Amino acid sequence: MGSKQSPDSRQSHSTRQRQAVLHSTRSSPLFRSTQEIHTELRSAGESVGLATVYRHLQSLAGEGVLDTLQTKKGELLYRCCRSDGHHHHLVCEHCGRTTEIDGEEIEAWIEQAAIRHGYTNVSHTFEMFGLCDACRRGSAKG
Amino acid sequence: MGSKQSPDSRQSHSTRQRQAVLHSTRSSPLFRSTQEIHTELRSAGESVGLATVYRHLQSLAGEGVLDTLQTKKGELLYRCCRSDGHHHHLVCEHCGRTTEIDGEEIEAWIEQAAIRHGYTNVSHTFEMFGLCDACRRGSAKG
DNA sequence: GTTACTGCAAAAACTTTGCATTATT
DNA sequence: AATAATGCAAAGTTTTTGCAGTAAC
Repeated sequence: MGSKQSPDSRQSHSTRQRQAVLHSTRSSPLFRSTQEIHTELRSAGESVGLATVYRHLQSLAGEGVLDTLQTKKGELLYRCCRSDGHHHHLVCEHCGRTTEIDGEEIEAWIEQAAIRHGYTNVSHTFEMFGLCDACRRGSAKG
Repeated sequence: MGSKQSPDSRQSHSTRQRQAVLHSTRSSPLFRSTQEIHTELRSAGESVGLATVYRHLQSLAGEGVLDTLQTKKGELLYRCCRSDGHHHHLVCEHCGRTTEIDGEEIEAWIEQAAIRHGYTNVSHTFEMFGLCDACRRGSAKG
């Protein structure tokens, strides 16, 4: 179970653009959209095409080099992977800071629930959003 | 905690179009996209504009009348609510059938995890995808 | 009669694709 | 030199918006 086929990762040459994209994701602890990363690269003086950024982010995510996160509105965001195993994110909606959460308990729960309902080959999406401690203190609430 | 402000739900008049949209979501056990629902309505002879379907689905979801589900690729799907409380979905990727899962355990786990990391006002996204029993039997696997 | 909804079509936002050019191995 | 990546711009998708007309209360 769970044998991952090698994703179709073209884009394996080590080009300046690929390095730039990778470096950009490593330079920020936040998950960011393709467009944001592209803008950042341009601002930093890197000349990279938007399509190229799209291609590399997809490729890198497919290879497991980057983590992806889907916002509630459906945007796909990218960030460098911090850990190997399967994990989830606790994202501060105010500052964007992310805490990785080991999902063992949840995985077990999911497995149970799936079996109980006769499902197999189960995958899932799971993200948590909230207000981190620092932001709670900083931003007074009405 | 968790006091929901009333969403800005305009579209409160009971019009033929609103009824049609609502009826359509009730006529199918599956989560469907706005475009799919619009197409279905048109096929059924209902004259409804696409923008109107978008507006009503958003409105109804905001009011809690419809459930939403986000696919892995970011599409937002709608279906009539089956239960009041907070719950999650186990979606068959083959036939689209959905099983609602009470999320009490998971809610508790999330609460714990959030507190442990100093987060407050936590919300989450969580969906499970798999192959249901019927489809597993039906579709032979390589 | 007033207010809100509808539909169209235009616009907006985002992502993918074709192809000639350029860089990498 | 051969092969793959790049960049641009065009095309493809999906969702939102403006506004005149229409329906609901």
